[in-house]
Order: sequence, then C-alpha cells, then structure tokens
Amino acid sequence: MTAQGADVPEGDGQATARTAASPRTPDANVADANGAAIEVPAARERARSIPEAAVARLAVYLRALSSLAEQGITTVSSEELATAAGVNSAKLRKDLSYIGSYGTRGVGYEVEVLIGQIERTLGLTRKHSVAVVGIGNLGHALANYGGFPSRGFPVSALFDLDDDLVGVPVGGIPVSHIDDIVEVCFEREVTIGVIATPAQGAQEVCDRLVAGGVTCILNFAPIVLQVPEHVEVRKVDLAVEMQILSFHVARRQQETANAVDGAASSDGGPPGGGAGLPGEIDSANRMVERL
Amino acid sequence: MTAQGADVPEGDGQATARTAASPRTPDANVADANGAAIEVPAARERARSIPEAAVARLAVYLRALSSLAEQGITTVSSEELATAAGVNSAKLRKDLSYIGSYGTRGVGYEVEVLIGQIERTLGLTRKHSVAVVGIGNLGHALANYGGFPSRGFPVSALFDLDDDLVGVPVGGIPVSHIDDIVEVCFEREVTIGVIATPAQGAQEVCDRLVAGGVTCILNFAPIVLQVPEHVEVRKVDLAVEMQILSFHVARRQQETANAVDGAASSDGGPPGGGAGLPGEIDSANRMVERL
DNA sequence: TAGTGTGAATATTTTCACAGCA
DNA sequence: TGCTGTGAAAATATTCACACTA
Repeated sequence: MTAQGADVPEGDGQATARTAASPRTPDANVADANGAAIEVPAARERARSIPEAAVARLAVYLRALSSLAEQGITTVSSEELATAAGVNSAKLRKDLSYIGSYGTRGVGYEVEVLIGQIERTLGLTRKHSVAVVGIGNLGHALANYGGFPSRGFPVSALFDLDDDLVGVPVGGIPVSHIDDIVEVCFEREVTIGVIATPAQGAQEVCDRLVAGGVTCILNFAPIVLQVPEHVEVRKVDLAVEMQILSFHVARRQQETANAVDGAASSDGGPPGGGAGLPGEIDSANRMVERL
Repeated sequence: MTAQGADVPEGDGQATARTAASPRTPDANVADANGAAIEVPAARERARSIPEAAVARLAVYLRALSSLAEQGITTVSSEELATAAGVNSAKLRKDLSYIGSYGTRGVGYEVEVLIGQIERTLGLTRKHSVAVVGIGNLGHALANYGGFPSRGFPVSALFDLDDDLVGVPVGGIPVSHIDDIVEVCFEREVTIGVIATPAQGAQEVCDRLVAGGVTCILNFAPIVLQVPEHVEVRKVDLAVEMQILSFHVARRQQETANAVDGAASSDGGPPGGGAGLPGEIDSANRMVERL
C-alpha cells in the first residue's frame, strides 16, 4: 500500500462514502452521522466505507476498463476484467459491490457504465490541479510528461529553489520560486502537491503546500512527512521498492538453498558480528534523494 | 484519519502487483518435515514468515535508523524509532520481533545492530545489479540519479528502442538496444529490471528481462505484467496514486457536505445513463505512459 | 524503572460458495 | 444457463496490555 494506505493508529475518521449498500434504503446510515460526528475521538463509528485496499484496486480496474473500451468491447464478465486487472474475480466482484450493483446477472458489466461509476467514486469527475515542487530529474519528468493528463490532473504550477530555473518554462509552465508556494497554490487552486525534492527541504515544502491549501500530497522524498489531520499523504519510495524486491530475492535464494543442501549450511546470516554493511545501505537510503 | 501514515500500505494498498501470484500457499512454512531446518531456522524460517506489510516497513525503519546513525545516535527506543518512521510503537516492535530479538529491555535498540539485522533480512548485504529499460524522461531520471545508490543497487545496464539513443552514455552508462536485453542482462548479472517504457512495449520488455535471468521487476508502465511464478513484480503507478488521492478529496467533500445538508440525498450515481466523463479519465489512465 | 517481546483480542481483507436473477 | 452480489468463513494485519528483565 504502495504503498500507501493509511495506517491510522487510533484516531481514525469517520469515512462516509455511501456504499449504496442495499439497493433500497436511501438514508439508513444518515442516522449515525448524528452521534458519530460529535462523539469526539473515540467515535470509531466507521460507517461502511470502501476499504483502502479496494480503492487502490478500483483505479486499476478503471485502467483495464478504459483499455477494453478502446478496443470497442462493451461488456465484460468479472472473470475477464479480473484477469485484465491481475486479481481474482471474487475480489473484483466484492470491490465493485462496494460502489453499487451495476452488473447484469448472467451477463456481466457494461464497460461504459462501470467506468462512469468508478470515476464518480474516485472523484474523477472533477479536475485536480497539481503542483510539482522540485524540478530536478524527476520533477522534469513529471512536468514534461505531456502536460500531464491533459485532463483530470492538470499540472498548474511548478516550483524550485534554483533561481536559474525560476521563470523557465518546463513542460509549458514557468517555474515559480519555492517562496511563492502558498500564494501560487491558492491562486491556482492547487489540490494535489507532488514533492520531488531532496529529503532536506521536503518538510518545509510540505508545510508551505499545506499552508497554500493543498490537502493531498504525493511524496517522492525519502522522509516521513508531518502533516495536519486533514491532509492526505501518499509516498512513493523507490528505495523501499528496491529493498522489498531485494528481500524477495534473498528469500528465494534461501528457499533454494534450504531445499538443496539441507545440511551443511553454516547458519543464517552473513558472517561477522552483526553490523552487516551499514555503509552499503546508507547509500541505498539516499538513493532517491536526488531523483 | 491519519494523514501521514500514507506510506507503508497495509497488505497491498499501494503498489504491489503480484501478477502471477498464486493465491495458493499450501502449507508455507511448517518447516520441511525433513530435518535440515531445525537448527538454523532462526533466520530462514523467520524470513519466509515475515508479513509483506512488515517487510515494506522494515525498509522504512532502516532509513530512519540510518538517519539516526548519521546524527551519531547509538540507541533508540521503539517509541522514538516509531515516531521517526511514522508508525506506532506497538507495530514497530511487532515488526522487529519478526526478525529476532535485538533490543534491550528497559533500554531500547542499538542502532547499528538493528541496521545490520534489517539489512541482512532484506538481503542488502549483497549487490543487486539493476537494468533500466526505457530511457525517456523517467528513465533518464533513474539513470542519472547519481549512479544510483553507489552501492547496493548499481545500475549496470540501460536499454532503449531509439537508435539515436543507443550508445549514448546516460549517467555514465551507454544505452544498449532493447534487442540485446537478454544477452546483456546475463552478461552483467542483472537481478532487478526497471521498466520505464510506455505501456505498449512493457510486456515484451518484461519477457526479455525474464529471459535474461531477471527475477525482480519494478514496473512503472501502466499495465499488469504477466510473469512466471518465480518472478516478483512491484508496480509504481502514478495514475493510481493520484486517483487514490482524488478519492480522498472526494470523500472529504462528501463528509462535509453530508454534515451540512444531511437531507436531499439524491441517491448514488449521476443522472443519465451513467457514463460519467469517460473521456476525462481516459487521459488520466494514459498519464504515466510516457513518464 | 523504563521499555522490550509477545500472546491474545481486534480489525481488516480475502476467499468461499451459493442464492437469485436476467 | 451463466454470472453477479454477498453473507459468512478464513486468513492477515494491527493493537492491546502486560509479564519480564536489563
């Protein structure tokens, strides 16, 4: 969850994305909105919301569906769509059930309908202005990226610290100075901030984005950002991804080793005391900083 | 909800796409009946039983620890480290318990020791050659990235389709042609392949990487890769991340709206047939393709 | 005394499996 | 007949809370 999900220690908020549970029952849960909303912290009412994990998958389904639509396909079964999305059909059906019942028994789903419903659920029927901070290699990549999704997530602001970069248009948009984040974000109604700066400045940048009214942040910097409750942060961490892959390689090798020898083996872990190769990982951790 | 916690998804949340993952898992550990694994299992057995989610977090702890080490701090309590990593201490302790008991009651953990143990667990005591395929904006960013982690994950090969690019050194390494993936990967013993190509060519590239002996793939292309059982795929999908953020914005707005009005619930779904704005999302789905 | 390590209690996700409808 | 929608069971993951010890 890629990660990302939310780990919420306790607080937890009351998510309320009407699930359209039972076809009928127009309000039903509106009731708890009463008590829950006011009952302070411990009010872990958790109305029936869409599971975090399911939300992430909905985006994947959406892509698969778009692809199908492009191919002119108008109907799909859960089985087919599941395959295209890389999940099993039971999970797919369950996920879709969270947003309502838009399938036809014995037939499947109408591609266009499903696309529309998922878009609605994900809030994609509205535009989300994006600001990219840190126009280094990655920032350039993001900014240049064909004007970003021509629609849906228009990049409307770029920021960097470097004076030589300020004013220079990247991907069609002139770079502004970091000092103007608050002002510019308000002006252009930026909703999503993408932090592609080195770790050092990230928190500061984050604070400014928040001050500028940004409520969603996609963080590429290798640090844990501190943000107020109402701000949502998702982190993309290349180093972590690589390390997870590394773990799997290691595990696999171990398995093989286990299977093969079975005896001999000098005990797990590398020789030497316990400090492994600290220096090695150190650089790995810095890996993304200048990405 | 927590904002912040975004990182470290639970289960899957974020980006893992284990394409051919067989939901199977017969009787995983249960130790291989036949001896062999009874003395050593400490590390081995343990390794395979670490929850996916915990593995991802270990990488995060590692970074926090490295940071502490740099500051000259030699000891940390679970509370402190947890804060630095953005999780709660209970979870952190549980995670650490998966790799062994390296703390001192009443005191905390020795930074260096923990670093060493986590590195070992993640298999970071060995180098993992990386190949980047698709030297577009993102590919450049990855390749240029200071030679990638000077150690740990050296980029040892770059590939692209463009003849004008072949031979040109990027980040110090000359770009090879995609047709030579298999050969070069074997030659340079590439373990991790990073796919930064448009969606179209991704599967093909993936197949070649696998043929070249690559067992881990980090996929930036917006498609679900088909791979054999023994290959591990992790997916980083910008479009998905953005859409998840979008979802949270939408949910939040709904909550506010709900709280305010509270009546007049027009029931789910936009009027009309229900197709939403297909065109809009379409572009969003293509968003990453040329990243 | 302060803080780890962990069994047990919860909470969340995933899978099953099947009733019910087009 | 074929496939969706979903309770309910099973599997995972997260939190609690506390015994235990350096």
